[in-house]
Amino acid sequence: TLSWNCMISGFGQMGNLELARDFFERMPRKNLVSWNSMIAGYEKNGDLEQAIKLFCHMQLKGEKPDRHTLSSLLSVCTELVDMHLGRQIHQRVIKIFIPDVPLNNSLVTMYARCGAIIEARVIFDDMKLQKDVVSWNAMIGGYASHGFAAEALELFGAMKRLKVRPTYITFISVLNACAHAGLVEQGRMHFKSMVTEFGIEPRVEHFSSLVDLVGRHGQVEEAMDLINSMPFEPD
RNA sequence: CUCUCAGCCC
Repeated sequence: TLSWNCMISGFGQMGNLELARDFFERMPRKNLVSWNSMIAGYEKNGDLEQAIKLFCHMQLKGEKPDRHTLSSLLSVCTELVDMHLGRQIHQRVIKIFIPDVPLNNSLVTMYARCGAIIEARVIFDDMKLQKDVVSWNAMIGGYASHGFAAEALELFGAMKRLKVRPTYITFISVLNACAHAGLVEQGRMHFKSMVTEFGIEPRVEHFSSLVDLVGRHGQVEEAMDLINSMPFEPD
């Protein structure tokens, strides 16, 4: 069963769902990991309906979803922006589990993506000291993508005060927030601090945010200089 | 053996 499961998750990650499903169907004895691997494979490759179908199917077979199952399902809800299903999964998380950080992070992401930014924040705050950098990124990204630049930047400040080290993903959201709000000066500052203070290599996403920001605010020459200074081809 | 955060277009 162990090696069958490896096959399923391996082919699932490669995107070969037909083959993964083939192994899944043929294996003599499935366990919870088999179901989880197959569901995760569908979710990762965007076959969200199949993921939900299999989730229902496993329960009919008497399998009890665990944190891996529910994590995949929350990702499905996030991608579908389906808060109705998301709430149902949330209820099952509450019923089944002792607090789990990745699962709470998924809940934050799901609610944020569905526009329920307050709900996301409640989960986030309830995590207290358990919050990790992913939790911060999820919440900051949620604010940023809904145009709440002030909240995103305030949270970013709080994060740094608590000595949580930002990642390149944090800065993608921070720069997007600045771009959204037209905060040219702050955007430049954060970009610089990303490199000098945190030693993070700027990626194409960072450059495009900053180019967008300064370019839209009349600093066309600076935008061109930025493009020319990029270590990769412009988009 | 499963694994959470940005990354379609606008």
